[in-house]
Amino acid sequence: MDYKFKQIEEKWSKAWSDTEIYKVGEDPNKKKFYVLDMFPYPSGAGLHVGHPLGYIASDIIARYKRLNGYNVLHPMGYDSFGLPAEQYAIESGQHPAITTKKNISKYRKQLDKIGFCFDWSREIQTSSPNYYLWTQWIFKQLFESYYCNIENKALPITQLIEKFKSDGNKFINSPCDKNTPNFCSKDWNLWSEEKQQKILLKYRLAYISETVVNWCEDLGTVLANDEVKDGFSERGSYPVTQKKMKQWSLRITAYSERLLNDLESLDWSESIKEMQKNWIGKSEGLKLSFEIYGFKNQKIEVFTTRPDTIFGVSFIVIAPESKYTEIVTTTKQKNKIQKYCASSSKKSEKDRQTNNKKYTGIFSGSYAIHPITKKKLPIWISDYVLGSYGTGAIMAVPCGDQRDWEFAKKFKLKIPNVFSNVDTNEKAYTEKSATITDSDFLNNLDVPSAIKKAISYLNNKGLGTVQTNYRLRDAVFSRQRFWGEPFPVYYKNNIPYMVEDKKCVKLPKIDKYLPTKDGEPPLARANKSDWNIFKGDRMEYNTMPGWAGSSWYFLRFMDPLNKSSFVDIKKSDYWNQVDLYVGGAEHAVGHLLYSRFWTKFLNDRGFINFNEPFKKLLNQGMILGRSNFVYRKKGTNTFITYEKISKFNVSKVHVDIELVKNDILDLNKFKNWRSEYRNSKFLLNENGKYRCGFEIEKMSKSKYNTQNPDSLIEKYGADTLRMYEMFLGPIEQFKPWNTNGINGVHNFLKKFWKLLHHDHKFSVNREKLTTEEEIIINDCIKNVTKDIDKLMFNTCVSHLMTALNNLIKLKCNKYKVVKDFTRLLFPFAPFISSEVWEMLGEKELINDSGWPKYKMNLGELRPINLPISFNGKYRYNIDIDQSLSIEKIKEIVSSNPKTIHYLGSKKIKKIIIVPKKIVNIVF
RNA sequence: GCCCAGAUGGCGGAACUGGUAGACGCGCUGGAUUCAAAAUCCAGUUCUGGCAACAGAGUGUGGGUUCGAUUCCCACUCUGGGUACCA
Repeated sequence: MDYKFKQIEEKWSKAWSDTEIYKVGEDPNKKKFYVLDMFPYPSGAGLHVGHPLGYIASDIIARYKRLNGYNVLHPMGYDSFGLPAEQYAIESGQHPAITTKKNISKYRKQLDKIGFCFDWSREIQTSSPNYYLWTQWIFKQLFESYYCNIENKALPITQLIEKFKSDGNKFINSPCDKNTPNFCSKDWNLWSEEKQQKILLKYRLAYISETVVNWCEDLGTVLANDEVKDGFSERGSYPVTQKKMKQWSLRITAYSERLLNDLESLDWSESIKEMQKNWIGKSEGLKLSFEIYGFKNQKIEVFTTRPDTIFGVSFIVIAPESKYTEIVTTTKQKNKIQKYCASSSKKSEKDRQTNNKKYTGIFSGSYAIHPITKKKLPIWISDYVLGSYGTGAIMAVPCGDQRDWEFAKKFKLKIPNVFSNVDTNEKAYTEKSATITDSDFLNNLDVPSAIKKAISYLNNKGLGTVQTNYRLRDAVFSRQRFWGEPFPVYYKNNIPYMVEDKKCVKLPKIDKYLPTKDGEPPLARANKSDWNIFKGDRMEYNTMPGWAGSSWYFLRFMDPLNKSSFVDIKKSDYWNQVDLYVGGAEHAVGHLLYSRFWTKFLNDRGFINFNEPFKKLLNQGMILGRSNFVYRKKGTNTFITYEKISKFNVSKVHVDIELVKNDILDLNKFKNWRSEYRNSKFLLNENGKYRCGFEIEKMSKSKYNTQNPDSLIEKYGADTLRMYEMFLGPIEQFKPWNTNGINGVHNFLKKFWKLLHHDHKFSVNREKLTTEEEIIINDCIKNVTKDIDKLMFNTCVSHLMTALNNLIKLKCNKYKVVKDFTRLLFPFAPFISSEVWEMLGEKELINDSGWPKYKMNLGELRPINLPISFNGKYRYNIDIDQSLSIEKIKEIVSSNPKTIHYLGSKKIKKIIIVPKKIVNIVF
């Protein structure tokens, strides 16, 4: 009988769904285990082969833990708000909800085929009002909270109001907007409701601030960084500028220190923790004030971590967008400066930091005064300084900072050297091991002592204050889009208020999914009657960002149908933290940091009883795809073939790999792909073809390089796909997709099936095991168990293969062996294992049949093979008894004729024996 | 630019805490079976030289530590991810 995977897989899929075998509930008698995948965004392209990689890994763990007696929560859902659906809606006019629904059902079908043990009764969709009602609710809690630095937690805003009433804000130690005034209780109590609200907004964890966005005038909309290529929009190639806009922000910076410290308690890879640490970017330093020459009361504040180099300052640089720019601009320089600021507003932050070989800048016309030497320092404006970090101004120390050095060289500014015995003529000295010189009271000190001394000196003189700075910025929480969570917010006299009670503000109907003519977000198109809730003068037009729904979904899975609360605290107490969270390393910072922030916040306010969401993290490496590119001549609709791009100024645009064969573009398909390409022109190569460029990069719908698993399942079955994806390599490693080896895994399953069949009938042998057979299965149990615990799924598959090969050699189909082997195989290939289990005649479900146990010492007394090396080079090996003493081994080895041969005329200096490992003869 | 990874045969990868580099699988070569093919089975397969025994080289590059380095240290190269509005 052949291995008919299709029949088997259909049979068990049906059985599992009919019996709801994966449905779980709280069970106080069992240990719980919560294993979660990062839920997918349901794109139109469907599931690609990269998605299941993580899902298969988590599925193996879920099944393994259940076999070990745990009550396992393993849910799945969809992160279903997002740009692609909206983009499709703009093009087709179809409501994103319809597209999303279609895509989800496609995903579901694909997921079901792979045989995952998800509890689908817990499915959630972030775009469903039943879900985003609670996303809105959490936002409201953030709005209704402030952060107290004394209690070091978020508290209800009502407590702050009480304090304002009695003492004003004199004793308040809370993060707030920079422009918050000082006031007393009298002020507060006299203020109008409006004025009070304005002040409160400066303290709330959700507040309104002015931030910079990518503005595309021609499209009349804000673009994601992803949609901007070299200063032009990816769609249509229109110019993009930076524009300030009022937006909701979340005060994540209040949590900087806790987000940093609590990393220690997490079982995450050091590299991910390192990335988060660097993202938070804590630095301790000094805030210094520089007076502006000729202005009595105007000062420029800078932040520096190197006050030891204070005597090396030769100029000041401010960011073009900084608040100082206006002050220091002199009439003479005004025109030039405005031009410069306009040109740098076209650059993205990344460009400003990347193109640092081409420093640009302009002299402001003003000077600052050195706080100690009282020397005049020219003030320059340059976009290598960012307005968003620190104070938006720096003291430039060209001898100690490479960027300042490059800038000084380019604009012929002085480079005073404050380091002894170091040459700073060729480059800056950025290490910290020199001695300070030419620096008055800091002379002859090493860097750390000089830093200390400089701090205390400047602090005592009132010239600077010690400050801890974080690179982390507050999170912008508004998007000028349609397909996202609407805010539960309305405006009265331009002051935002929350919609009360637990009602959901639903997305209103609108005629088009585009911004309005005045550049307002799409929701501004809705009439009053289009909103299910309308209050005040108008509703909020922005929607929430993609990460809103994903920042708390792991909590909703615990209690997905709850109508009175986002999650019942008894349930969140039971399921608690996610024990294992599996997902792509590309989320290393964004999603994981935001989730940690929301968890801490909800914990502060007493809604849950833990303050970190994910105990252990497994970052699966991405499956990489091969992307194709076309090259558009900048600002035109002409595409240049790959061979000729060096002659033009082009921007690189992803093209769907479906439209390309062997890197040659199908021009007709391309023209029909998107409306904007309909009238494209092409510059072809000598053969009259358009050749695309290619790159290996992450597999993603936005890169149009996805490959889907359906045809593989059709051809080989889900068990094979599951095992193959695991067999590809270590789960954390990045790997390009290719299907070359898949029949090896398929063969393995066929061989297993064949071993259990004789003359087309299932048969197993009931005899007792020989020692050899016992060792084979024992080793297999031992190796698979160890590696599954280490999440090394690829070697698990190898161990199963090795064991099977050995069993086939012995023609061993004995019941005891088959029973254990089947259970070992089950997490990896659940379909075939369930079928074999049934054929073995077992009564209980394989899912709960327990995990086989291995014997520790079996085979320990076998003779072992000991390699003998000479000066570290392996030459030959001997079989010896494991119980032999070191002395005895020495004797055997030195008298071996091969040893004498390899030594020749030389004498042994030393023999190193590592028991059970190696012998090294040094001569 | 900055932060984080990775690099081992023709290919995917293995090698526990520094101890026989190449497990397992693909591919390839030869053979068995077959009218033939598919499927299956057996043997071989890092490279160079050699009929072979064997010898030499070899884990991105260049150095270092060590009796011994894919593994530890230093300096580079290339590839990938993130870089705050893709998710």
